[in-house]
Order: sequence, then C-alpha cells, then structure tokens
Amino acid sequence: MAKDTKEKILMAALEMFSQKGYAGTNIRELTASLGLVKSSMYKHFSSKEEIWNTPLDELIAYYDARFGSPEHLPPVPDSLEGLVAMTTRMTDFTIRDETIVMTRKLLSIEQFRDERAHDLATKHFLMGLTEMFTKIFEGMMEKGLLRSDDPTMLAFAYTTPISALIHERY
Amino acid sequence: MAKDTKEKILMAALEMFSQKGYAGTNIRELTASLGLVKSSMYKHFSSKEEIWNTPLDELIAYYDARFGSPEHLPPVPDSLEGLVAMTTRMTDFTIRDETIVMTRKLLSIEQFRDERAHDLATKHFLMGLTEMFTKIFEGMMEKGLLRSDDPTMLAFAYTTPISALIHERY
DNA sequence: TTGATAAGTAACCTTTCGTTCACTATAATA
DNA sequence: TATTATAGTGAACGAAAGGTTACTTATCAA
Repeated sequence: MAKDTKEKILMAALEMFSQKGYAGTNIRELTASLGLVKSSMYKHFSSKEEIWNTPLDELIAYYDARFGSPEHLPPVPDSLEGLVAMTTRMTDFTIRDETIVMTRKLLSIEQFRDERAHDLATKHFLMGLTEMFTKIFEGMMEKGLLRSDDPTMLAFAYTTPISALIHERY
Repeated sequence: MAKDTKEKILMAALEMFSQKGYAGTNIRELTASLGLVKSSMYKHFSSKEEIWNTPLDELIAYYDARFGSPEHLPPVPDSLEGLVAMTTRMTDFTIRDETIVMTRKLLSIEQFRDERAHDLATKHFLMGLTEMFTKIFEGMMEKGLLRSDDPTMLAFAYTTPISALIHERY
C-alpha cells in the first residue's frame, strides 16, 4: 500500500470531484476513503490544487490525442447497419467506462469555474463526437452509402440526441 | 434598502451559486456584494441552506407550472416558417434571459449533489423542450403540416441539437 | 411622540479547512 | 547490517467558514 498510493489518491479525487465538485471535496474525507490520514496526502501532492490539476492535465492530453489526431478514428462502416452497430458500441462504452462517466460529471460541475475545464467540456461534450462522426459520414458519402450532404450538420444532428440522453442519465 | 433586501440576497445567491456552486459560495462575499455584512443575512434567512432551498423551490414550482400544464403551450404554428420563427424566438429568449441562463448553470453544477436539482435538471434540459415540441408537432401533424410520425421522436431529434448548442455556450 | 418591531452591525464562537512540522515506521540500498 | 530515502502519523497552526449574540439604528403604527 505504498507505491500506488499516489494513483489511488488521484482515482479517489476524480470520483469525489465528480460528485461534490472541487470546493465540496475535502482532503480529510478523501484520504479517509483510502484508510489514510489527511497529512499523508502531502507526501504525494503539494496542495489540493495539484490534485485538481494533475488529472485535468491528463484528461486534456488524452482528449487531444483522442480527438486531435486522425489515427484514432474508428473505421468507416460499410453499411448503415454497421454504422448503427458502431454507434451502439461507442455509446455503450461511454456509459460503462467509469472514468468517462466521472469525467463527464466533473466537467459539468466545474466548467463555469475553471476555464480549462470549460474548454475540455466543449471538446468532450460537443466537438469530440461531432468531429469523429463528421469524418465517418464523409467516408460513407464517398463510398456512396449516404447521400452527399454536409457531413458536419449530419453528424451534429445524429450525435446530439445521443449526447443528450447520455449526459442526462449518466 | 430594507424591504427588498431579501429579494436581492436571493438574486445574488442565484448568480453566485450558478458560477461557484453551493460549496464554493460563502456568505461573507455574497452579502458584501450587496453592501451588507454577513450577519445581516441571518435577519432574512436562517441558514445558507435556506438560501439554497428557497430559489430551488421557486424554480421547481415554476417549471411544474410552465411545463406541467397545457395552458402555457405556445400556439401551434400554421406553417414550417412559423415553426422556425417560433423556435428562433424561444431559443433567443432562453439565451438572453439571465435567470434562465443562471438556472441552467446552477443545475449543471449541482445536479450530482442535490437530488431535487437533478430532477429539475432533467425537466429543464431534456423533458421540457421535448414535451413542448411533442405537443406542437402533434398539432402540426393534425393540421397536415407535417407527415404523420411519432411526434416525440421528432421533437427529440429537433430539439436536442439546439439544446446542445445552448447548453454549451450559455 | 412613543413604543414596538424589523433591519443592520460588530464582535465573538465553533467548526472545519488546507497546510506544516516533528517524529516514527517501513523499504530500499550500500 | 548500517544507512538513507520514502511513506505515514499525530498534533498543531492560521485562515476561513457558518452561525450566534448583544447592541444600535431605522421604520411605522397607535
């Protein structure tokens, strides 16, 4: 219970931040959930703010890599059934992955206080899915699987209902 | 500056809650923004929690009245142009009305901590618009202005892109 | 004008927060 | 084994939080 304590603190912090927000989270409770005492935290982090910034930096880096580079794009489906299947799979993952769910909640809470959280929320909620499906629909239009149209508008109309449901329930 | 102090406190609280959240708001700062001192607040409210609950009660009552009864429904438009115009008007109002904007932010922040806020957020963000446009599309289908279909699905597909844009930017 | 009620203030209380520090136990290294 | 860096603890600190109290000032009806 020594080497991975830092990781455990970050995990517990993400969970607590995503439920109570930054201001609503206190270090006593956070460390107690790991069977530690509050002063132990300062062996791993210099301040509460560092615990906030560390996972946020990671999340920003993750989303830049995930949605900023084309190599992480899923393959263009070769049928409408394939599109639906891929969408279902992605939605399922988005709902079930605990870290993603917590990230979504965290950004909802903190987007109006922390500018970097706001930027990330915009990418996470709005642009990420839209950009991804824009590329997918472009590919499908080239293949003749979809009638040629503005792929961004189509992607937006296609993904926002899904996002709304996910955002509201998970 | 005596009689309406209570109202002013509530307004300032809504504004502060919508930016910093409940835990991030402190009474000293809140009352100072009105030129008062924190102890003055306790002449009007018994606790910080009461300042939280009072506007929340009002908001819940408002949304119950607004979306719970049919007499507040806008008239069914008699053309597609009328539909677009009405949608634009509603969106514009939703973006410009300060109280609505603050309510939206407040619910984003507090929905995972306060169960009543979560219920209200669901109504506010998701169900409210969908139910309203469901009725509108029902009426337009009866008039023959829209092809008969499931009006709820159509309303959902129609409103969620708008909601996504509003939610992200305002 | 007077008397009572409401509104506002300053000082203080208690609790909790984030943080520091001296110290102990543990683990790794030489 | 001896040494040293790392991880964890308990006590304490100052600041800030929510809340109370005794007191003053304003308001307004009788």
